[in-house]
Amino acid sequence: MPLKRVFDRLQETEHKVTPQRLAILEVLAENQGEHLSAEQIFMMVKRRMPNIGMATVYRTLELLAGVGVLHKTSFDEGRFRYEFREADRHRHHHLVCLGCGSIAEIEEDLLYQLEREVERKGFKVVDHSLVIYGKCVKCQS
Amino acid sequence: MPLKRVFDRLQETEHKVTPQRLAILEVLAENQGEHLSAEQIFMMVKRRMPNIGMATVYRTLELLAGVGVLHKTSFDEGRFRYEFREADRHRHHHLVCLGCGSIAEIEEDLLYQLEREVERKGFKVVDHSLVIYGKCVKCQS
DNA sequence: GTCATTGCAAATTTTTTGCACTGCA
DNA sequence: TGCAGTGCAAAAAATTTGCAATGAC
Repeated sequence: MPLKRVFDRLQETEHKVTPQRLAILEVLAENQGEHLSAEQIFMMVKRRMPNIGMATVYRTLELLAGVGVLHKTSFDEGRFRYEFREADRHRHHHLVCLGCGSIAEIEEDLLYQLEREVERKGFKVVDHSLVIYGKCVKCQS
Repeated sequence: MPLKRVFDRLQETEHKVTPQRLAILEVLAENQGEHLSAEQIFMMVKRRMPNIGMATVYRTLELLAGVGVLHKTSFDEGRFRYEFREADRHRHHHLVCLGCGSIAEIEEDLLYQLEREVERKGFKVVDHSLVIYGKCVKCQS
């Protein structure tokens, strides 16, 4: 999602684009595909804005997730990771390597059939999260 | 997984079946399909064994997950939930209701195609976790 | 006796909250 | 001036760890 669209979304929901929010969004934008944790985001933002507080980072991430700009996902490590949400589609899937902990993405969806099945049973699907655990190419030696 | 098989698994891995571990396993067995959190398990075990400590519960759950008896899953609520692992197959999928928080299970797998695709790219699949978020039948009014 | 396991309390880690303060509309 | 937003410090929630005591073989 381009930052411009994020600003619009914040306006729509009556929130301001403050320097702190902007800095956090920039860090996220510069690290697309990195699946950063709040702690990582905090440290990176702190470099360009040394006075920012951890609470602001958490509040901002919560806000951005709340208005649909970010995804907040747990990869079963006891902490959340954040990334931009695709505008219209469901979130993509993740490959988590049990060896090195790397997180890759896959774009294939292929869950239509399964979701059709679920909806047929009366569950209204909003989103999904698929995490595949295994060994990445490097860790298979 | 029948408890008998769990005991075998503990023996194989050189761990004892202590009264505490047994009590925790019983609670889990009596609440199949409930996706209990550590806190919930602790409270239920405490009823039949008032002296048990929270740390023992956490250590036991960690142990059982480590030897493959339990699944430790995050449903993005900031805490883990535990359930028995199916013997051979991957874990089943979950439907989390964004209205009431209920967690249902679905047995369909239907991820073979996607996993084949992933493996074709060199990632060795060990397990997966699919959580579908939406509205359950009750919460759609 | 040995050694895995336990209970307790303290510590850690992650996230949230209270509150006074700031700064733009 | 009003009020959303912020920084800081304290609190809360979830989990882990240190350590002395226990108890099964």
